[in-house]
Amino acid sequence: MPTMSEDRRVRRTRRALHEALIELVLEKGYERISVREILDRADVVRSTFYAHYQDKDALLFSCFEDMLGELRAAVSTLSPADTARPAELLYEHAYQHRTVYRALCGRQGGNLVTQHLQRMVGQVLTEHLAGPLAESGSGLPVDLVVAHYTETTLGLLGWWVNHDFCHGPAWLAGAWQTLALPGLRAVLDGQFQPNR
Amino acid sequence: MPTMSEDRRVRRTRRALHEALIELVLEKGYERISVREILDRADVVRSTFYAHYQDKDALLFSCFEDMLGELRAAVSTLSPADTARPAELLYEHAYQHRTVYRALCGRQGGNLVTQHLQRMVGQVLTEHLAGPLAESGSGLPVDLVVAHYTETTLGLLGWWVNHDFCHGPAWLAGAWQTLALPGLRAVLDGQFQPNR
DNA sequence: CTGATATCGAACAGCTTGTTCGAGTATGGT
DNA sequence: ACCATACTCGAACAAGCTGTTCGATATCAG
Repeated sequence: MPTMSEDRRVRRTRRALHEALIELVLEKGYERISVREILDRADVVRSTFYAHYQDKDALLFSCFEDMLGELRAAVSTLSPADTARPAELLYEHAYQHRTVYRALCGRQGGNLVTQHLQRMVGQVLTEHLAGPLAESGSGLPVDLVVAHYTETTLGLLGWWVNHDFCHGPAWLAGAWQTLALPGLRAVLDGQFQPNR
Repeated sequence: MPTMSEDRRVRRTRRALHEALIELVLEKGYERISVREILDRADVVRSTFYAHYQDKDALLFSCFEDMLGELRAAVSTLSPADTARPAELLYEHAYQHRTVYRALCGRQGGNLVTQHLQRMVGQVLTEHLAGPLAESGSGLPVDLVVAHYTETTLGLLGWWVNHDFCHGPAWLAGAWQTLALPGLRAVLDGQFQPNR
């Protein structure tokens, strides 16, 4: 009765589906994939698929939920003081899981992943930035700054992914510090003056 | 034989389809709309639709092609010197066409529009930035900087749209100058030093 | 070995997308 | 005012996809 160990078959099925999905995303883009194609490639039958996932989307999410947990844990242990560290962590994480990120965050990845990542990163960052931002007395709303931070960070990530991870994570972090950090510094120092 | 004036009927059809599409995007998001719904709402028949447009996507593009031309013309007359002006122009343009931008660039807008806008803005900006950037001697690739510029600018636009255009275009341009401009200044002054 | 459980395979209804074609009708040019 | 043109309509079509159901079959954990 206790500690039910997981059936080998379901693991096999999950693996096959995940791999098939990632392959197909790289080949033709997420939006243009049909469930039938995934099933054919993974050698899994319709009914089995719908016993596990509600959707094509559900499969996509489950596809990087594991990794996401990893990243989430790493970021949540950071001190709110270091503004640049979350971005660095993200880039290192992406570099370690290149294959998946290539499919999910690349040109072919579709809206869903971007939005998902953005929500998640945004959530974590809100805590980091809310305090310092309130003190700074800048007129900018917190969520605007957070949105800007995440979009900037994920934007550079997207470029990197689409250029096949040339240059290593440290280089990208350097670019981030040049392009993105100054703006954040400016707003955290309260240098914003509304024109109206 | 010369100067064939356009049939009223096709204009009526186009208008109806455009309006129906925008309404539906605002209600349920572009991805979840079916052609049938658009046709029902616009009181247009299947065969007529496919006589005009190849796709749901084609309709979407045609939906803001007119406005896009306007913007493109305005931006292309700018002097490459002023880094901040293109963003300002974009925000003013968006403010004038709030309804359409709300549908196209908002949460509900779908990938296509974002990518389209990004390509277009990116194309224009490449010319503006290529020269100054080459002189600056920064190690950063032009297309990375351009991508960053467009994503930043469109990102703020997205936030604005999703917050129902609170604050007027000048305010948003101010936020842009605080958040986005410093990074661009930094890279144009050659302050990037690759860590590896 | 045995009972529990996951997969298979096939069939199903309901919805899509694009295409075709002829018959009716509004339109613009003269 | 008229007529040829060009557009819309309506209906029907094939082909594809999604999500569900169910009994038979196989594989698994203990």
